[in-house]
Amino acid sequence: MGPHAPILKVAFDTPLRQCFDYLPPAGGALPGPGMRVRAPFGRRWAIGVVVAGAERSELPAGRLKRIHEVQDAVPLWDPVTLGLLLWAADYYHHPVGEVLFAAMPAALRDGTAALGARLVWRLSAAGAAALASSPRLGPRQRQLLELAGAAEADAGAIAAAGLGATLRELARRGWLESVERPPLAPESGPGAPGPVLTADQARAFTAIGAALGNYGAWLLHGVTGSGKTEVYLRLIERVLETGRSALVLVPEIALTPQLLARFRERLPVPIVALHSALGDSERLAAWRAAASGTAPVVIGTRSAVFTPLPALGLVVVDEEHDPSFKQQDGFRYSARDLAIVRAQRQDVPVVLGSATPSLESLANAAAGRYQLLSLPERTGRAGQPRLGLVDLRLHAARDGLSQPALSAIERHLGADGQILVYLNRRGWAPTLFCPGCGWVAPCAACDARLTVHLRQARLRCHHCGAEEPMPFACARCGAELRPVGEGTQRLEATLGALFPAAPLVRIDRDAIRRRGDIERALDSVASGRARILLGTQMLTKGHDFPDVTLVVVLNADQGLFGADFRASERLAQQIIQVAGRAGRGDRPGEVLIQSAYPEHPLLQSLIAEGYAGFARRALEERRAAGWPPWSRLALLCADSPVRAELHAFLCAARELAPADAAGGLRLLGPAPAAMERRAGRFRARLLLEAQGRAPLQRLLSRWLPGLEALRRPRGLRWAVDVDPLEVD
DNA sequence: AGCACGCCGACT
DNA sequence: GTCGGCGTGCTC
Repeated sequence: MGPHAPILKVAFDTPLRQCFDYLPPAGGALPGPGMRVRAPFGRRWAIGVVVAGAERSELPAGRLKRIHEVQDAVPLWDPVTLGLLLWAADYYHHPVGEVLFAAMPAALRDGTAALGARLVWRLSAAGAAALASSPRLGPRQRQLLELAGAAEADAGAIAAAGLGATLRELARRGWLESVERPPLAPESGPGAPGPVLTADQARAFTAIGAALGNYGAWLLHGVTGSGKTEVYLRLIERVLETGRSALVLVPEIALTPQLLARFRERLPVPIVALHSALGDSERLAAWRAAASGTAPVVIGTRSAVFTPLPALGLVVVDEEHDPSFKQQDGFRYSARDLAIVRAQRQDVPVVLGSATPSLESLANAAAGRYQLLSLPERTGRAGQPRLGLVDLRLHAARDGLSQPALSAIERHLGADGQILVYLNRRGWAPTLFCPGCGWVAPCAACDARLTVHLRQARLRCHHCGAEEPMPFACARCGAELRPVGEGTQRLEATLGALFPAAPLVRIDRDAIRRRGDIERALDSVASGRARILLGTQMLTKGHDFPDVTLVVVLNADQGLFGADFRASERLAQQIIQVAGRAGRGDRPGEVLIQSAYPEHPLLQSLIAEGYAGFARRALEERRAAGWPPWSRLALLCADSPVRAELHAFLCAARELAPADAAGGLRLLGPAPAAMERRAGRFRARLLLEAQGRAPLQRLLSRWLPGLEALRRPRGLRWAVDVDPLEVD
């Protein structure tokens, strides 16, 4: 931007795919790109972000308004990160204002936050009186009042103690008052030395370490337990020594206190963790620490890819195959893909790590775009777990468990091993069924069945969250209703009855609801109190269970015949990930996969050739079918309460698409989504397929302005999903 | 998204 | 007589 640019392009938090031209503020310095400004916008005042300056505007001078004030002395993002955000808005065809506002801490969106400050709460006079006169106080209210009375209580600490709701109530009553204090510097760890690297770890570390300072993408394919984290830690140490910072992205559930503790112990610098459980003020403090360089290591989930970091020297994406890196609504970006773009723009290396790399990344490695590094051995004494299939046609399952599985559980319990049972289905049973007339309890708002939660005597829809009391007799014929199929709750009861001497811990979204639950559960496993662990995918993400010697995978068949082209990749990743939990200590592990289709090629290749073999076959299948990574996709997703309007809209959208056969462009649909109705809305999509990025991008750029202008029936919403994870 | 303008039904 | 339903149009 020129120093005297008379026009500033400003983005606002609206779904409009454009910037707005403004005159600079009357006095003071010209705001630069990435700074927030307050300006008149329509009939209101709004906070915007300066995106660029310009010499002139297309608009007549009379229509230009003037920026009223500048909110920031320095830009919110460093130039590379701001450039990444603008690139992402363009690539994902999402309104730039929404992108920028989604990428800043919520506390900065209204423009009022005092940037350097930290909010603390203390007892007010009214609060002290209330505490002394002791009216009817709940235990939490008393706890918080005493906490704030003893010393100023940090807003983050209050939230961490699970007292956030109590705080809001007491603040409302005026018993607690807030004060601003300067931010605390995040604590530094001691910088403990790490273990001696294995030969493979050393090779990976040396290769990437020698290339620090320039862009390069590395795919670190390391089996579970091979010590990928140690490689990351060594590289980060090296980067820190050169005065640069590191950004580590992890899947949503993997950012556990254990992982954080390990980073904090090893790295002698302040580390900031960014995850969904942070409150607004905690997040702001973390952001400031990262942006100011106070904390040169940021470890966070998806949205952390937009954290400003001065002198970024390394980007790591752990478990790069994990679907949680793709945001599924609103601004539908892939944090993994943006991490690569960020590393390119910053000219630093990016390391993608996984025991089960995505097929895209494997294809990129095969094409020479990424360099492949393998860690094929586990660091401990345990070898690879032995995978075995149980044919459910030969061995009838009782309550989901076949006889061979039961025998194996008994055997391993007898040998003092721990057991992990994996069932990717919450609740007691997925169906409530009437044996009299065949009725099945449906969700009123979705094309789905209600799941039985027997303990609570409720029926719940896992798609829209609807809940109702569980009926015991059929409303149509009066017969007694029966829960059919297995969920983790029922399996918990079954295993408890079959192995009464083996304490059991269940890990799923219903059992793990509050802060601290997961730590308690993992601790009971680590200490050996729990003998059987039972759970959903939550189990497969990043936790180590060194004493688990047997893993049983129930219901693997769900993913075998999935509608989506990525279903088999997902299933293979889940099986290998959960299998990787077995035998990480000294003892080798055994994995039993129950299936009614043991001859299925996916299962056969996984067992015979491991993940790499499966991946080779799966990539060949994708090539034959023309799916990614051999083509590029985008979806136009729409939903509406009225099915006919939805269809009409998508047909009109299709008509509007510029005819362009170049680049192998194809437009498919409209087609209803696999679950056509969800939460009371009908869902359908158009699928765009192309041979490469460029033609797809060209088409979207020419198409979307027309779509914007299209008349949109009330209640109909649409969105573009570039590089969708699911197309069903 | 907000926010205002504008034109038709059941109520203080 | 008006409060309020949501259709439509605009935001530099």
